[in-house]
Amino acid sequence: MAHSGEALNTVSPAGVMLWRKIADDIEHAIVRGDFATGEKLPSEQDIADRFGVNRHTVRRALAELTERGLVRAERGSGTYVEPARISYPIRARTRFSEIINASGRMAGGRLLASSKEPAPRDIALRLDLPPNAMTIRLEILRSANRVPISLGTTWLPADLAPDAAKIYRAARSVSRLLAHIGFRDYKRRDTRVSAAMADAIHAAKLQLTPGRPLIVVDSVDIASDGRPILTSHARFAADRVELVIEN
Amino acid sequence: MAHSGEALNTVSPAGVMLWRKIADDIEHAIVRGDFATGEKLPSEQDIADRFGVNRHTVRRALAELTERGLVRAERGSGTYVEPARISYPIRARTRFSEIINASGRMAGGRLLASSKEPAPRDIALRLDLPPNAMTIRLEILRSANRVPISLGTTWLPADLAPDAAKIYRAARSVSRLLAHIGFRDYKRRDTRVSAAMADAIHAAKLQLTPGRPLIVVDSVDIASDGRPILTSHARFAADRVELVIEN
DNA sequence: ACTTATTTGTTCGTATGTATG
DNA sequence: ACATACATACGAACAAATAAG
Repeated sequence: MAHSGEALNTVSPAGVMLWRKIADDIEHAIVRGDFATGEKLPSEQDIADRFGVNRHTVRRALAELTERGLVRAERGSGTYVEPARISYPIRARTRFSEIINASGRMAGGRLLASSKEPAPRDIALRLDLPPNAMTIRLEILRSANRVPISLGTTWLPADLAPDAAKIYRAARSVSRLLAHIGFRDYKRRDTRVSAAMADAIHAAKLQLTPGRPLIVVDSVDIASDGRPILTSHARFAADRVELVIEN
Repeated sequence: MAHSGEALNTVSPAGVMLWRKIADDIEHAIVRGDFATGEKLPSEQDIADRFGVNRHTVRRALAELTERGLVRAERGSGTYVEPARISYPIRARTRFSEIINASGRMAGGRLLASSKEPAPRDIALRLDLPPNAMTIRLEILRSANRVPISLGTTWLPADLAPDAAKIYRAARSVSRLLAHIGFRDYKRRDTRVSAAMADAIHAAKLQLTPGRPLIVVDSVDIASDGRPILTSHARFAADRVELVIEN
């Protein structure tokens, strides 16, 4: 609550969509920095009074901003400014650590589990392996500035790196793991994106409320000779990330 | 229930992850066509008996397939094979009708609402317009084979096509609308992807259960000279579509 | 309208094997 | 060697929704 006062005190000129004007003004106040991340907005009634409108109109405006992820309303408490979502570009060279570091945050990766096991049907297909070929499976929780971002399972052919888990633990990054076993210029072949709701287990690991939306990303990475060397199935907290595809 | 019988009757060889073997076998039976889309699988107890395992083990396998969207369980009724998700490629030339038609389905688009209004803050930014410049807003429900796929709002600068709604109604496609006003080779500049839950209103329009996941796609299209001519905010039913990004 | 059987969902308990310290 | 924790798998019972008569 650094400031307060006139932040939202703008006159409403035009004659179209009152709630939109108000939404725009609140958004402007937020991006301008009048309200810090996590800070509580004035109450709906306060805002309504300042604009000289009914509280319903303010609620319509806040609903717009809520849907766009700028604010979050807590019943009985207030409306809070949400942290800006991290832009996560999907490119041929997509590496978590680089992306997070480039955004000025600290990338983290924690190996939750690992195993050596025969490839499930779909994974064998993706990696272009014979059915039941052995793979290394790594389950990794990734974070930015200690905030969980994604929960992913990564598979790679076992013959490429039988001790992948150990290497990962030392390297603390999949790209460094791959570099260590000789793949320095691997690249993304394709990325498939869907969405799901967080169940209790995923929510706990990602420090989310169950039911919050997840972006589900399935990807295949290939070596320079085109051979698939890695595939992953990851769930991103949609509240904290947005994928960006540039053409 | 065209078939039945031996479809799931496979022996379990290896000694690793029983439920995974079963999941793989069921998946195989589905992709092989032993069970048609919408068809009911045998009951959990039936499957358990055939494999000679506990029902919990079958449930673990079905949970895997449920999460991957291959089947859907209905309490008291049964477990059903889900329709395959439509692959929706995100490329420089991304046009809904072409994509759906190329998949062998019939593309549909219904204009739910339209208006001429000053651009909201974020839309003005995307279209590189001065604040409050007039835009045409089109709200469109798109479908494939009569099944709702996405619910989107499209904005374009009003000076480009003051009668965009009328043209759309005749052309029944945004790409044909743009072609009609002289933009034949527009292309996608960027695409931002997030996720959300369907609220009651969106769910009703998309014929979904409220709470189901949506893929939220924000995009900007540019003319050949690089000028933004169209931006859209669309929600895709994640149960019915997956986005594909190829590199 | 009511009953009964079927089917998925949930919660106990038990046993076993495998890591971890 | 031992204790602890964890995941897999089995078993039994019951709740809740659905379908059938």
